[in-house]
Amino acid sequence: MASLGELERSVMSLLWDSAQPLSANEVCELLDEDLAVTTVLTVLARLEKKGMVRRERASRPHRYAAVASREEHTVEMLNEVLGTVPDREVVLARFIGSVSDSEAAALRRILG
Amino acid sequence: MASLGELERSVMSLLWDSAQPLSANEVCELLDEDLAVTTVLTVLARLEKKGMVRRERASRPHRYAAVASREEHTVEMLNEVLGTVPDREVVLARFIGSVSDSEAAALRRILG
DNA sequence: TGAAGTTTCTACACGCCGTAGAAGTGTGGC
DNA sequence: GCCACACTTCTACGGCGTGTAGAAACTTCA
Repeated sequence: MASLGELERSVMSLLWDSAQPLSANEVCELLDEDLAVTTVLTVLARLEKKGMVRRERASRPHRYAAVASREEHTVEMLNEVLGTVPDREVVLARFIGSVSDSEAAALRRILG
Repeated sequence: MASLGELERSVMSLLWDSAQPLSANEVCELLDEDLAVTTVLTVLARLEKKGMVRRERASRPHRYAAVASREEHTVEMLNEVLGTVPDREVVLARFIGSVSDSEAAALRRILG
């Protein structure tokens, strides 16, 4: 459900990296891709509709912020992928088997 | 890159569950959705083009099989998701924190 | 060789995404 | 209060992916 296009992803990335909510203009400049501001506004509106972005309508210009952190969102994506299979554990087992040694060590540490 | 539509996913699911390669007709019947066989053939051709399905052209009717197992494919998807983020570990940490106790136990067991 | 089964080719509709102009609306300065 | 300017909304278009399938071509077996 929360699959993003290329530009949408770029915009989310900026919002995730920003400590503050951003205006459409700021996003536009940060993108550094010579896009019309209306393009950015359209994308932001679509992201809002998808529930990924919250818009502060009080201030003018409106300011936009990510609803969930990058990590939260990514974990959601992982769970979405895992939701497509009948048995999560068997996939996780194989995934664990595919990660690097250092990552495996990190996972052991996290799991306590 | 390997994102699938609804019908494509259903077809893959059948191929994954089948011990044998299947013909378009067999897939069609197993789908139980009253689709034209040409529809199924189109989908199978697209899946082949995406590299998800191997077609045995020798036999007639052609037979189709999944290239990767469901688990392999899903792990690929997981890695794709993790590839969208600057730091995999931080996401994995959060993911681990979100799984059930029994799943965490299973992960510990797998990690040895 | 013809009928039945199979595959290929072509096509259409629909929804998503990148893209942005035109038109509408709010705001600060005069 | 009014105007220019900044900002937002509305509308739209083209391309691509996907579900869908008919028409035509091809294969095989009787």
